[in-house]
Amino acid sequence: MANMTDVAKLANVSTATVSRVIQNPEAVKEKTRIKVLQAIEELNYQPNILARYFRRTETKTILVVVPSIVNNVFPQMIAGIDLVAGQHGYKVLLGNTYQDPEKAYSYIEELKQKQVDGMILLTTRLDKDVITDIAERYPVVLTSDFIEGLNVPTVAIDNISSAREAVEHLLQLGHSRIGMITGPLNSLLCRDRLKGYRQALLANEVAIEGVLIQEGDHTYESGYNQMNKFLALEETPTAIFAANDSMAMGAIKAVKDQNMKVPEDVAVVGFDNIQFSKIFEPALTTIAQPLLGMGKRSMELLLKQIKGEPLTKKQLVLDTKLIIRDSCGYNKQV
Amino acid sequence: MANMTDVAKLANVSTATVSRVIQNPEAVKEKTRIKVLQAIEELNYQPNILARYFRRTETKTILVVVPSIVNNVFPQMIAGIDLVAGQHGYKVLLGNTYQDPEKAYSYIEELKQKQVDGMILLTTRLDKDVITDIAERYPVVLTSDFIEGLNVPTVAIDNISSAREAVEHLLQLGHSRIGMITGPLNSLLCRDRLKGYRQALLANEVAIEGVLIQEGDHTYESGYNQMNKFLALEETPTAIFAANDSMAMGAIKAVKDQNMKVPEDVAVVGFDNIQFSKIFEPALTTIAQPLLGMGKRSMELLLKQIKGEPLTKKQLVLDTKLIIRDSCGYNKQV
DNA sequence: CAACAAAATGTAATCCATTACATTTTAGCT
DNA sequence: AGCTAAAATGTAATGGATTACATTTTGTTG
Repeated sequence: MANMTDVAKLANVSTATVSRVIQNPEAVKEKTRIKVLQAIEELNYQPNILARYFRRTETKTILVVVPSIVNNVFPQMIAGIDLVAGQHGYKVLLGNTYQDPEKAYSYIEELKQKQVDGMILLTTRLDKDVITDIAERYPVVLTSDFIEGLNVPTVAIDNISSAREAVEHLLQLGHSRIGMITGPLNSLLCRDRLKGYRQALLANEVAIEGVLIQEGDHTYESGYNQMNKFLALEETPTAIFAANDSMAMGAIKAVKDQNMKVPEDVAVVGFDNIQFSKIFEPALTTIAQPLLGMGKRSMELLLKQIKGEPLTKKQLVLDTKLIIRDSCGYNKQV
Repeated sequence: MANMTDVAKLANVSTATVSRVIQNPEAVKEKTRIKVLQAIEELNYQPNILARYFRRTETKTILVVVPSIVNNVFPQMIAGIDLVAGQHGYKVLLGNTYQDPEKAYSYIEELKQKQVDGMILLTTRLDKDVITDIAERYPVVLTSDFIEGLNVPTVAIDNISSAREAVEHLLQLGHSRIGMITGPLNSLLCRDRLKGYRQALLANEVAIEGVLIQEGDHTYESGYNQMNKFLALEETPTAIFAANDSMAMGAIKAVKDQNMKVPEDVAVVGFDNIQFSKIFEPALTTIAQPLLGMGKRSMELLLKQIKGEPLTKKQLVLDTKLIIRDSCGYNKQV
């Protein structure tokens, strides 16, 4: 394989000129440029990218750390990231953590070792101090999952107000006994959705009952199980807010299995607007996150950091949207 | 940042020895090794991975080329790839093509430029000759999508016999008027599934009618639309084989919208066993592909090539499994 | 045409780990 | 002790693009 020196010799110029033709063609006189280009053509020369990376200490690669790629929301965010990354000549390295913090830390090493130019965290089971430290020294963006009181560049939605909107929708439909199936409460994101639920009830002077709050783990099965707990209550809730769509579907399934109907007997609102939520029957009323957009914004924020541009806004909060379908009976009431 | 020379000086050895301590510790006397390790510790030395990559012309990175990451099957395959890759110290670069062959070709460049050590293609809208050529010169694995008569390392399922099994299941349940909704027929994979459908009918002496074969595009909507065509026929089919689960769901929806029932009025079998196929109502009878396993095998096959080991088996065909659920009435008939 | 600024090009150091080959040390044995 | 083979370590070249700085060429203007 020909190298730059070979090209330089053939074109009768210095390697510096060859390099310039490649990196910054305007800096070279047209006559010379053509000469060099011909030599490149003739030798079928391709720059050694690895040498360039080494010399530049830059890899044009960013790392996306994600708990699991087999998931309904992450692939869409990754698609958004990839889209913007590609437009700017960056490649995307996949960092699956399999929920293991150790794994996540190992990815941070890659960042420290400059194997990647930046990192987007789509999750955070990481120590607060570690993240703060890393984010100060390297380009990092936190997406979706917030960490309280952290001054790290972040792209997220307002989980509190989104959840509040979902619950208020149920309240407006006349429900007052509303159960919630939360996600794992060790995550701030899930606590926020719970907080939104509480705020909605408080604002409407509806009492909050502990028995109407059950913690799930984001799976369909947990939705099913928690719903069964609700249905076993003496006074069952007439509406449910599930912290994600999978649990909402599980909950609906539980209702159906009791020969009851959704939305007639129990109304259900989900969260995420996963692809299947509109196919599911009844089609799910849910909160849509701008997943693709979050991915895009994250990458844009990361690029700014990589380029050393000042960040005017470190924390980006994107709008969500309540998608009204059939699972809470809105269409029938109107 | 300290480099290897600094460590060598501090430990009073040569850089060669430091390098050996890192790469091949057994080759260094214990006393020396400890000395070097202490120096590394003291200087907080981290090897410059980029320099290593450059020197070794190897990046410990592989590329997965995929038409879209927002999809029901690819993420699982990628997870399998990632799993094995991680176990062997390899990283996974994501190559989303957005269905654009141009994009795919650009990823091949990365392989040629040695930016990655190998490539797994989860799709192939690529020229046959190009793939053959590339596969001869670099480590490449084709997964899922076959190309006819190609001697490239491949991991796949037997789409023909799997489809045949699905259709035979319907035949055994007493159906003889069976429609098929295919995927895009410019893909061999989809033609194979159609071929399996034909074989099953022929083997059971059921006439093949052109009007009972409709081409969809893998989407839920196309399943819905093609099913409506079937339902508009004078003699409607009593069973449908859809080439993937999304179309199967769309087809079922169309049946329901006509106030008919699945499986009572029309039985439906899908293909893929996506996550939602068991949540969907009726739960989908479908062919399960070992997606994770295919990913794993692909990576293993790629690793062998990277290591230069001889490939005893170039073409791997993994078993599929018919998952019987509720959409074709098997459970009721028995 | 001289003089000078600007544009173009060249020189050579640099990034840093790896490794073929050379040299030294160690260990085992007579 | 002396010898040899094996083990351990060292020397120095290598990979190839980039770029600060130096030098040459070109173009402009009085």
